[in-house]
Amino acid sequence: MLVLRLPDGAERTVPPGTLPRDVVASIGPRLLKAAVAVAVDGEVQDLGTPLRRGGAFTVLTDKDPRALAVLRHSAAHVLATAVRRLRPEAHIGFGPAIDDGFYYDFEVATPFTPDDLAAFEAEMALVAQAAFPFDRAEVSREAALATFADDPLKLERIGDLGPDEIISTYTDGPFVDLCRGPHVPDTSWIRHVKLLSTAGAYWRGDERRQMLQRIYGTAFFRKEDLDAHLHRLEEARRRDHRVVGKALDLFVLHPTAPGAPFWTERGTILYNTLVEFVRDRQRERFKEIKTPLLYNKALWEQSGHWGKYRENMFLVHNDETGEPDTSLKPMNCPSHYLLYLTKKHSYRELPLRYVTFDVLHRNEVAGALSGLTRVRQFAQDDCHVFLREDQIADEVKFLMDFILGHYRTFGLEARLKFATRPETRVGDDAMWDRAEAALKAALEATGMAYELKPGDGAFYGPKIDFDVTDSIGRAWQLGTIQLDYAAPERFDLQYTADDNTLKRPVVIHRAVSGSFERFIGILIEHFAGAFPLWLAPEQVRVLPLTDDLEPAARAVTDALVAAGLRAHLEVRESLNYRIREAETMKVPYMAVVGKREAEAGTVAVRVRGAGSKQVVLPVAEFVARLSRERDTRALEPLVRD
RNA sequence: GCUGACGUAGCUCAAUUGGCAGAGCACCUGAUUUGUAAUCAGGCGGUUGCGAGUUCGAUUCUCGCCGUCAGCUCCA
Repeated sequence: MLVLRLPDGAERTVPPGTLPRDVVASIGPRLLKAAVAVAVDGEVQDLGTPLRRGGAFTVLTDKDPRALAVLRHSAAHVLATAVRRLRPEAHIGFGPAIDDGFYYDFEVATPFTPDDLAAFEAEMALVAQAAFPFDRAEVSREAALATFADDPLKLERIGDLGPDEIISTYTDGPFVDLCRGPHVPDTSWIRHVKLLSTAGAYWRGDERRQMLQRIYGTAFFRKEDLDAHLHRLEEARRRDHRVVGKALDLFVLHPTAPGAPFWTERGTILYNTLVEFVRDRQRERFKEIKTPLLYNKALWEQSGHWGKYRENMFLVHNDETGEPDTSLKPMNCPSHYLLYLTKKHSYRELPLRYVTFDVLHRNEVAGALSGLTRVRQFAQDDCHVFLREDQIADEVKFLMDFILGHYRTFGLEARLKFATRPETRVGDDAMWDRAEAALKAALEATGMAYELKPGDGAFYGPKIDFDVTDSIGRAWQLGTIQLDYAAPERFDLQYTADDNTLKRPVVIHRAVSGSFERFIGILIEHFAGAFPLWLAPEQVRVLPLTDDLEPAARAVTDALVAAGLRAHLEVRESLNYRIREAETMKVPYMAVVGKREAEAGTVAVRVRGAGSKQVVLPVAEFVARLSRERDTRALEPLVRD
């Protein structure tokens, strides 16, 4: 007999093979109606799968996030049901639930069109209306092979299943799928669905295999949730840095230099402001250096890039031999090692932190390029620390504080991931034990939660990655702290220890913003283009009411500029026109100078996004407040009514 | 790289079945002197991404190239 413990502490004893549906019904008919699936000791199964074991028994209703995944998986089946009705010749691949919805892969002779999607969506509504139950069946391998005799992809999957695995199928109306489940009780649950896009996807993600047609969609229990999700997608499009970057005249991509942004004068101010911010923070305990962009292949052979990373490097061919013998640098590390090697180092210098803002080039495949987030030319706020092994814990703590402080400045929340030793790696276990312990100690000293990623470390050492979540909840990997035991060996890096022997340092690779290009892309979306004052390319637009007030307005502009603020005078067109333009360009402040202000030595300040509420301030007060707002890198305006 | 969609004025978009390529904004000129999100009028602006082909005729149909966008196992 199986013992099921209900959340209220009650227990039910049932024979093995009992259907969860019957247990739920015995608790209450209303609950049965609301039940999507159940969880036994945390394992989700559907209402129609016989119970095999007892344990904590939870009924999942539409409020449980695990139920949403079940719904979406079922929605994928409903999609396949619809596709099979309209395109019977389509072979079915996989159709899982994913983070924001689901997809299903089909093998078809001709790709789907947007019109097809609309037709599939309409057909899905009919399938939902029919309320086909999802019938689970556990079948023999032979039966499964017979059922899917016409679906080669499914046959391949069956072939991969181990001899002891249960093979199950789910049937909804006319459609049978090889599937582990679980599913919602019937197709009538799938009412709030949207098919979003279609694209090619390699069978099992393998570019050597055939390309299938994937349909992405999303599904929710309630219409409001679907609408809210679609609204979020809309919002993300509105904030898209490629759209905003063009509207605010920050950067341009030209077809003749794919993956290499042109920065306009406004974008360059933004870019340089960020670089200066990092440079300021690194003035004290770091050493900024500049190294060449172009290197003989001997360096890349020594670093291992020539063998492992060559496809991603921009190679320069020798005129005489026609062979590549030089490359633009894709990373800074080797050049930092070269500089380190140009003289002897004492243990007293360590930790020695080289930082660089040099330009890097990586030949990303054409299909991977995207706006500022995936480029071929970029600069990192890159740092390589040379240190003694016993300094690792303190150093990692120091670097973590540095990185987290950077994100805090922008109001970005970071999530930490700790990646430990992978299968293939250099160094012995004792070394990895020490390195992982040091990273872990530093992590725990922060008191922040972190996610453990076992086996995800680099081959040369464990690492901490910093994922930043932007204002609409998307995660981006930016910063990293990576221990490296391999490079010092490969480059024979040494320092003289206090006992006058030569010892090998450890290297730490550190990045904070990732690349400035991508970081700016993220900031554009994070702030939706409305940058805080210190970052805004144009900080104040001064608007005289009429032409005769231009001298007075010019004096205000001069006062702002004298305080180092980026202020511009704008005299053309009507006041309304100029205000609209400044709002559209997301200029943080507008300073209107009318007759009253000119006589009183004040300005009428309009704050970006605050509408017509204005604050009248003496010019000196306005300058002082803005200077403070800039110097403190405030995220919110200091001028308010 | 692969699959699909797309590429028209600086920007956002139109253009019946293949028949003289348009609009708004921006820009320029003039008038207007304005109190918080577009004053009015006129003007400039295009070898329709590039190159071939089919056709009397191509933005439209075909092919190649370049670029952009979406996606390319969060495992039946």
